[in-house]
Amino acid sequence: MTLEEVARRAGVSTATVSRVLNNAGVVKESTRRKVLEACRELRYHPNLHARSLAGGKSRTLGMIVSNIQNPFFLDIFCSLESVAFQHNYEVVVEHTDYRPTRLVAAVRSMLGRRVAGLAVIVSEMEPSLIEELSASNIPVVFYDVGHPARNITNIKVRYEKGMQRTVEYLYSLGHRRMAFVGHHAGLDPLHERLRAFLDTMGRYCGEVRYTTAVSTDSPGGGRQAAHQLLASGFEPTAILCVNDFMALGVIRELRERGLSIPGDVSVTGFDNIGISEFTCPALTTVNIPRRRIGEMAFEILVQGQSSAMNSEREILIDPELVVRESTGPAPEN
Amino acid sequence: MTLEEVARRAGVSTATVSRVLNNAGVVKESTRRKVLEACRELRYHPNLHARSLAGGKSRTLGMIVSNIQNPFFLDIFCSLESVAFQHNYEVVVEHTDYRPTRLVAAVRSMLGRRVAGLAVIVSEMEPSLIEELSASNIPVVFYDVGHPARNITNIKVRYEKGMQRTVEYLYSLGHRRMAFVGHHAGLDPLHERLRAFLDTMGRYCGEVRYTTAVSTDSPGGGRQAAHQLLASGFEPTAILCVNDFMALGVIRELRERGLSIPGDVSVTGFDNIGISEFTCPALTTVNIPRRRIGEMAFEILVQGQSSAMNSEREILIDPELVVRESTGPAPEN
DNA sequence: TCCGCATGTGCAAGCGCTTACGACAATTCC
DNA sequence: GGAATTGTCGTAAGCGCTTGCACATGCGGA
Repeated sequence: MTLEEVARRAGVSTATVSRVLNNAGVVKESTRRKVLEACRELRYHPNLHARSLAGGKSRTLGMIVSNIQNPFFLDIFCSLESVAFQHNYEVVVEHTDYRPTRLVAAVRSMLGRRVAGLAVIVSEMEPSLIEELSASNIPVVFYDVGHPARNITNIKVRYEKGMQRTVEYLYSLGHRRMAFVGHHAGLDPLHERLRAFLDTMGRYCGEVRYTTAVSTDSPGGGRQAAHQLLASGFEPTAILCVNDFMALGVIRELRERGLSIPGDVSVTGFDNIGISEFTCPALTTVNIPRRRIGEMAFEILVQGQSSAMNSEREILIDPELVVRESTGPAPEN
Repeated sequence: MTLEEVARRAGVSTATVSRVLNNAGVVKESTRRKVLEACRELRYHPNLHARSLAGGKSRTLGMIVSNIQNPFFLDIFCSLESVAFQHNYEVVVEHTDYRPTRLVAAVRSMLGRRVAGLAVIVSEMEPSLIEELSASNIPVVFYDVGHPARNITNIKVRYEKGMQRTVEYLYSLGHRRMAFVGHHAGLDPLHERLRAFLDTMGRYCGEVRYTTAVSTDSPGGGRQAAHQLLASGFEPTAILCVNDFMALGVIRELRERGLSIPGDVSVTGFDNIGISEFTCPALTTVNIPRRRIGEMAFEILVQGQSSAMNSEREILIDPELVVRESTGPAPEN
C-alpha cells in the first residue's frame, strides 16, 4: 500500500493525499473525504521511514538508559514518554547494561534514526561520545555523566550531598559501624557515590568503622552484597545502598538472617522509587525527582531546540532525605 | 552527512560506500579502508530511514504492552529484546495504559514503521485490529487477547487453572472467607480471571464467602483495593490478587493495619515477578514463564516468518503455583 | 469584458540509501 | 595472442513520501 495507490483509488494526486493526511494546505472537503475513504478501504498505513526521509524532520526522541529494569530509569522514561506523548512526540528507548560499547552502539543507532533529541541517562561513558554528540547538532541532555557543550545540557544530582546527609543522619542515631553496598564501582558516577560515602566517613575517622561491597544492579545483587558483607565478619549497624533497587535485596537478606530492621540494622536506599514505600519496613531513602527530570529533559530537547541551540548549561538537583521505617537508633551493644 | 559526501571524500561511488558499510559484495581492501576512514572523519551515521526505505526490509520488531511499569510486561520486553539483540534485531516498545484507543494508535504506528514482526502483549482489545493485523501480512503474536489467524499466533496462559489451583490450595489450608483484588475488570482477559475466581468459589457455595475489589494496576492500586475491602467490614482470611504488582500494595496495607501475614491473612499474587521474592513475607504466587514467552515470541516472529506464514496456531501455557511465605493456615476463629 | 485574487490540485524534484546491471581492468587459459 | 574469466567499481533506477511551484478554476469589482 503506497500513497500512489491511494491517490489512484481516490482519483487525485499523491500530493493531495499527502496534504489531507498531514492536515497541511487546503483541500476541498469532498476530496478530503474521498481520500480518507480510500485510505480506509485500502488499509493504508503511511510508511514512517519514507515520511521522515522526505520530511527531513522527526518527532521522535531517543533515550538511552543503563538498566531499564531498575525502576529509577524506567520512571524517567515513563515521565519523558508521557509529556512527549502529550506533545505528539514519541520516544524510543534503548538500554546498555552499563556497558560503554553498548552505549556507543545505542548512540549511533539513535543518530541513525535522526531523532529530534536525545536523553542519555547512564552511568557509563565513552569519552569520544561527547564530541561525537556535540558535533551532531541535535539537542542532547546528559544525566549524571558527560559535560555541557554547545548543544548539550547536563543534569546532575548532587549525590555527595544526599550521601553526606544520610551518613550524618545515621551517625546522629548512634551508628558507628556502617557499610556501603554498590555496583559497578568502576564507573565514574557510581564511584563518585562510593567516594562521597568514604569521604564523609573519613571525617569521623577513628570513630566510625566501615566497609563496602559491590555486586550487580538488582535486588539479587543487593542480596548477594549483603551476604558477602555479613560473611566477612563485619557487623554493621547500618547499610547504605547506592540505590533502592539493591536495597530491596539487602533487606531481604537481613531478614533471612533473622536480623530486625531497623532494630539490629538500619538500611537506606537512594532514588525513592515507587516500591520503596511498599517494602517492609518502608525504606528510608533519598529522593530524586524522576518525574521532574523527565519533564525537564523534554523541555530541553524540544523547546530548547528553538532557542538557537544555546543550551549549554548544567542543572543541579539537590536530593533530599526521606525518612521512613528502615532506619532507627543503633542497637545498644 | 550523506553517503554521497563520504563517497566523494573517499574518491569512490556511493555504491561502493554502501557495499563496505553493509559488508555486501566484494571491495578491495585498500578502498574499504579509505571508505571507513572517510566515514570516521566525517562522523558519518547512515540514515536508518533511508536505509529501510531503500532496502525494503526491516530488522526491528515491535512490541506493545498495556503497562510497562508492571514488571510482568517489562520482563517479557527484556526477554524479547535480549534474544532479538543477539540476533541483531532491535525492538521498539509502546504502551497503552490499558486503553483500546492507544492500542489502535500503537498498532498503526508499528505498521507505519514497517516492523518485521509485532508482539501484542495487552489485556485490552479492539475487534477491528485482528483483521487489520491479519491483512497486514507481518507476523504477529498476541498474548492473552485475540485469536489465531493466517499470520497470527496466540499465546495464552490458562489463568483459570492457576486461579483454581490457588483457591483450592487456600481452601485446603482452611480458608473460608476470601477476597479477590483486581483491576480493569471491564477488559476481557482480566474479567476472565475474576470469573475463574468466582467460578471456583461457586463450587464451594454456601461454605465459602467472598468478595472482590477493583483498582488500578499498581502497588498503590492494590493498597487502595485492600483498603476498600477491609473498610467494607468483610474480613477475609485470604486475599487473592490478580497480579504480584498489586499484591505489593495489598501486603503493605495489611501490615499498616497491624495484620500479620500469613498469621491473620494470607495473600497470593500472580505472575511471579522478580521482586515477589523480595517482599516480606515472600509472596506466594503463580509463575508465568516470562522469559520463555519472550523467547517464543521472537522465534515465532522471526523464524516463523520463513515458514511461509503458516503460523496460525495457539500456544497454551500452564502456570504453576509457587508457594512461599505469604500464605498459611487460616486463623482459628 | 477583463484583470486580480483566492482557493484547490497536479507536477516533479528531491530526501539518502540499496542494488541490479554493465563497464572496465587484470588475469587466466587454450 | 585473443577470448573467457574474475575482481572491482560506477551508473542509475527506484523505495514512498513531502513540498515548492505552476496551473486551473470561480468569483467580484473596475
